[in-house]
Amino acid sequence: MGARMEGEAFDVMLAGYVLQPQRKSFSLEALCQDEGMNLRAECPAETLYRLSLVQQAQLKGDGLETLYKEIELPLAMVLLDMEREGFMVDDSELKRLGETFSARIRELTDEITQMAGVPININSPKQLGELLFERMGLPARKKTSSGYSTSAEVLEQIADLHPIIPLILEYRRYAKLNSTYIEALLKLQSPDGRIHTRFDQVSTATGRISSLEPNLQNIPIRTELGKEIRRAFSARPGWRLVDADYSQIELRVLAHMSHDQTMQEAFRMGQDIHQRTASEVYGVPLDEVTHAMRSAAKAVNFGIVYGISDFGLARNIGVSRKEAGAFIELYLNRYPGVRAFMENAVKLGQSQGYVTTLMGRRRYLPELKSSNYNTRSFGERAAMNSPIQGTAADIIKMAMVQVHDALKKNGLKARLILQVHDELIVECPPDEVPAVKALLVSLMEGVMRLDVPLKVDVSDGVNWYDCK
DNA sequence: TAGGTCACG
DNA sequence: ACGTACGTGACCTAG
Repeated sequence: MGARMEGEAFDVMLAGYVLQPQRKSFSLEALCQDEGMNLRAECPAETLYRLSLVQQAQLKGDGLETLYKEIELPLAMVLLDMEREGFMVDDSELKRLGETFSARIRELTDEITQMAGVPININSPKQLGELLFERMGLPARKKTSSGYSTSAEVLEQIADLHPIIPLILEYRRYAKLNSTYIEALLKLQSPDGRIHTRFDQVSTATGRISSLEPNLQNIPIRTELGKEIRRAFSARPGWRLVDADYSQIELRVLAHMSHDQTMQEAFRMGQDIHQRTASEVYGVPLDEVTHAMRSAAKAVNFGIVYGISDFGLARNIGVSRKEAGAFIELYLNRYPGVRAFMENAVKLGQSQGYVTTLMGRRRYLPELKSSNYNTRSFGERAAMNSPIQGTAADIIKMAMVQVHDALKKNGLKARLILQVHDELIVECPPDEVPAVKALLVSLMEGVMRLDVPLKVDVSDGVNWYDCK
């Protein structure tokens, strides 16, 4: 036995993730297999120790020691504390909402059944497709591998053709909310009245964390109806929630990494980035940007972060592929640094086999070498998106470690309870709210010095809905 | 278990 | 001519 305790933690799963974030399994067996280590020949402790030595050398060789040691390892303890804290859920509020949702679902089921003429399972895309596109003869706009698509996108296109369509769309909205956010959350509430999600630190290719059982990173907010769910996520009696979110973090990261002078100027001047983009692309002064122009520019900004394609943008904003392509071209001419960044990301991905974030986090992209157009295109978009999404993840992870530490050191009762990619939620006594807000803003904004300022918006309330 | 669908950033 | 916007997790049905 050569293993010795040195009083220092080493986590082979986290090291494995930093070395190869896209791998499917982080079991000891899988990690060892990659290193050509023989599991059966040694006892588990010695296996771990030998694996850790190999990984330490690789971390050093790949310049990933800081990412592993200063970010991922300390973050694990922060996430553990957050899981243990949990988020208080008002089950009577959930049940009240559930009653109104269920009542509406029953009404819609009756109306839809009546119009259909026969009872069908509305939850079955197969049955729904047969009803709409065969028996009722409505036009099928899209196919899936198994039949007709009945997605909301498709149904919205034919909503005017038959009164059953809007009812199905409404049914889907209520059914989703009820099954995923009322019934499932009630089942997962612990005896302490709180929901304890689990954070998965090794599940994404980009460096983000994920949340599961339940996923608290996808609680509805985009529609008024869905947003009601957030009223049930509350602070404990007498306490408050403080919510801090990074404003436009991915575009700020892009402005920094691309060195684009125009985009940087927009952020330094505190401008509305979508308005500025519209002004650039349409060639009009800022104050002459219309709502429609800003809206289109916003879609292009999103598209850029996702790894733009004329096809994707066209589909998203409903213009022709040609028009979308012209729009993108105009955008890249106005933001030449962004064009160079995107081209360089793909080139680097091809030559190195991976792309990196500001902290050196890697994403390997074997797809870039594929002879299949779709696979290769996917690799190109990922090459453009991963450095941006991953750097934003690096930034909030560092902020989380600092916030967790600062709350403890300042003797506050405040506790970090949730992270939603660009947002942190803290629960605290009311008298701590001002201090907690100041601490969150200063640590989150100051965690990394970029060529553009990082901006954080904070709010507080007795529940998540009121934090706006 | 896979596919379709839909919730979030 | 081709055809996908990036990253996740959960619920439901069907085989």
